[in-house]
Parts: sequence; C-alpha cells; structure tokens
Amino acid sequence: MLDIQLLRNDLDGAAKSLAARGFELDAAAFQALEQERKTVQTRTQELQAKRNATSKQIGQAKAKGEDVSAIMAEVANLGDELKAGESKLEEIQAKLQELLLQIPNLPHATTPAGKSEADNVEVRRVGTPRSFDFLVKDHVDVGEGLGQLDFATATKITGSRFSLMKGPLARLHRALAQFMLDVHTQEHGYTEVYVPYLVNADSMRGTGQLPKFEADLFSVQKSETEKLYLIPTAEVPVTNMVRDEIVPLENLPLKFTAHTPCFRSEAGSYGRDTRGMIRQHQFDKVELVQIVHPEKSYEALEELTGQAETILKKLELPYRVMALCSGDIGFSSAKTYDLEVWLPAQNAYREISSCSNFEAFQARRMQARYRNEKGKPELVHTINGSGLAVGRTLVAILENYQREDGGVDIPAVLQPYMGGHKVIPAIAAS
RNA sequence: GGAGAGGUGGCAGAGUGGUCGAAUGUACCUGACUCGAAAUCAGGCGUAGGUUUACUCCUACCGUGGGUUCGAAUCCCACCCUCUCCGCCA
Repeated sequence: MLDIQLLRNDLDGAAKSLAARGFELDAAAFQALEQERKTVQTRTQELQAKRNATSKQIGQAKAKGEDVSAIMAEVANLGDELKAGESKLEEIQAKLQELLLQIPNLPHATTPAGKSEADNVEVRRVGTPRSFDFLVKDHVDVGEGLGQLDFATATKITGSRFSLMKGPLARLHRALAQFMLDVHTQEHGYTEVYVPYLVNADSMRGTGQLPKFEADLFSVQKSETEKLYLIPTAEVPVTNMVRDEIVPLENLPLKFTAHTPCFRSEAGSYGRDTRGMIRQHQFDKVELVQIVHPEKSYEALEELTGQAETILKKLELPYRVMALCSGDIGFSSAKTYDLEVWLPAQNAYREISSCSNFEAFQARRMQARYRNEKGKPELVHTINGSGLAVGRTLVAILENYQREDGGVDIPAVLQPYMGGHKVIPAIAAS
C-alpha cells in the first residue's frame, strides 16, 4: 500500500511513476473522494466536539444537582446528523482504503523502464552451459525414464499440475531442501522457521495477495464466516510474523528462512508450461525473508540475491540474473531480480528465484514497524527471495546432470545428503 | 468438544455510566545533584487522523463488531483470542 500522504502531496508524480509499470491511476476519482472526505470529516468532527462538550456540561450540572433539561434539549436533535455524518465518513474511508489497496508499489529509480518480460535487463551471467554429445532429454523424459517421476498417478489422485516422485528422485528433492536450509542457516545467518501453511485473510492482505489476487489462491472454509488460504509462498506467513509488531532497532535486520510447500491456483496461466513440473499447483520452496531498516533495504536486496545465487553456484548450475523492468515486477515490489537457471532441453534460461525489495509497501499494510533512533515507530522495509524453488531446481539438475545411459549424476554438494551416492542409476535394460 | 477465568498504554496493573486517553508502578528521555555512575528529586513520555504560517485546538482508539444512552473502558448482545481444568488425539 502506498502512503496516502504521497498521493495527497504529489498525485501527478505518483501517477507518472505508476504509468511506468502499466498502471493507470484514477487521479480524478481519488481527488473527488479526498475532497468529500475532508468536508464530511471536518463537519462530523465539529458535531462530535459539540456533543462531547455538551455531554460534559450535563455531567457537571447533574453533579451540582442543577436542572439539565434545557441542555438536554439542545443536544437532542444533534444525534441524527451526527450519526449520518459518521456513517458517511466511514463509507468514504472504506472507499479510499479500497482504492489504495488496488494500487501497486512504485518502481524504484534503478528498476529499468519497460513494458514486458522482453524489456528485462540481464545483469550478469554465471557458468557455462554444458555441451552434450548425445540427444538431450527434458526432465520429464529423464524422470519418467528412471521410473521415479509419475504424473499419471498424481493426476489420478488429485488432478493436473500435481506431481509424484518415488525412490532416489524423491530423496533428491528432499536433499535439495535440506541443503538449501543448511547453507542459509550456517553460512548466511538466517534463522530457520517452521510456519503455518494455512493463513488468514489479514496475512494475505499484509503481503499484498489480497484483495486483488484471490483467484490465484486456494482456500478452505474454516467456518461459515471465515476462510483460510493455502500459502502461495512462505513469504506470506514469514513476513507476517512482524505484522502489528514494533521491532526494537537493535534486532534489525531479522533474517528468516523456511522450507514450505506452496500452493498456487494460477488460474490465468493455463496453457503455459503444461508439460512437466515447471508450473505446478503444489511445489516446495526454500524462502529467504529479511526485515530491515529502511536505509539498508537495497543493500539487503543485493545481499539476499547473492545468497540465492550461492545455491546455484554450489550446485554448479549455469544461470543469469535479470533486473525486471517496471512493467514486469510484481504488484508489491519496487525492485526485483530474477535468477534464471539454464535448462538445456528448452535451450533457455528459466526463472528459478525471484528476489524483491518491497520497501514499506507490505510494512504499511501490515503495520510492521521498528523503533527508530529517536524512539518513534517507523515502518520497516521487507525483502524476500526464493533460495530456491526446490521443484525447479530438481528439474535443472535432471536436465543439466543427465547421462547418456539415462541416469543422473548427483551434484557433489548433494552427495552427503544422498547417502554418499554419486549417481541415480538408470534402470537396467531388460 | 465441555466447564471456568480473563483480554486496558513498551511491560505490569487500577478503573461506582459523567472533569478517563485513562491512577499507580516499571521501563525510557531530559534536567538537577555527582569527578563519573548508582540512588534521589523535578519534568516529559501512546497511536492514527484533521486543523493552523505557527502556537494551538479538535476527533478517533481500553480484544473485534453491533446495541442502549445526552454521555460507554464501565451496561447489553455476538464474535475472536489467551489461560486453567476435563475429554479426544499425532
């Protein structure tokens, strides 16, 4: 959520900045609402002041045993207008709030201008794609060839866009998550957290998924009046740890990492990546979240992005870092780097991590604050990134480490997590 | 799931329907005392919004939402949460 003061003080500037990300701000509607708010609020508060003063008089007069019927009569007809004013004001405030919740974050000055994915800027490229002297298979053929990746059964159990793994492949998936958590906790100073996978609407609103993106979420009915949502990313429960909190200055930055399943309905994405486990309704991810001092957030974004990259480096997977352009960054983000891993079967780099600085956008929605140097509460900045998406990392390993015989080599750093094995052997030909 | 108790400022904790945004303690800030610190003394110290060039003034907030009333932290209703005991359970 943007600071309403910003819109009051520099509406044109905000509109211009939002236009860069393809959002058209209805400035006239905002101004009209603001104007009305001012009038109604001033009038209502005047009436409230009058009522309070008169009521106080009645109390004082009664204490002295005086007759109060004259003053009572004076205030009697105040009630209706006051009530009308109060409900009108409430209505306007709700409309303003709703409008505000629909507005995305302003792109940071260093976010490249652009309209779509095509305008994203490559920042760096690390590692060299391996050259194969045999015909490369994609991860589906590799996994099914091993007899350890089974979409048909997953579809029977649940439906499309779910996957089922068996044996060494399932273990490799687990190994990846363990490995990532170990690196982030032991080398990068993150505290591992275990969090709920079902969250309430306040949490979803806090990080920006609601009210605008309800269609992308799975939900369950908790009671007749309350819904719970399946998390689309650990960002939601982890960042909301500080919702309505005031963090002591000396505790910043807070650095949390969590391994969770993620559930995404992605109603709009049907037809894309239908083959394989690139785009699933359920996938695992190790998430990195930092709660930081506002002056340190861009520094922290670079740090966090580097920490996600460390995983790819240790796994010896080639990748590149993209600075997303203003038209491609997410709703809540001011700046985003995507990490894209090399997938030989697609002959392309594909997103495997997204690292964003939300500045105070989420913090304002969450009322997540810290006590500043002067002791005043001030909004924190929130940063997060995937470190990494486990399913897609598994895809990258299957494709980049595949062998001509159908087996898959296990990256050196994962071998300790795989009982010392160096390879997932191909099924013996029968 | 059943029974009971309770939700008030950073924390602890008072609060007969009227001068209560709220006593008191504690923490914190400033000043005095001190070579310095501790102790002591004095003052300050919630959040959000509106108004004013400014000083100021005003409004809202005592778990949440409704209601009663000229007036609600206080009374009524519903809901949420926490704690204790019982039941069930990985």
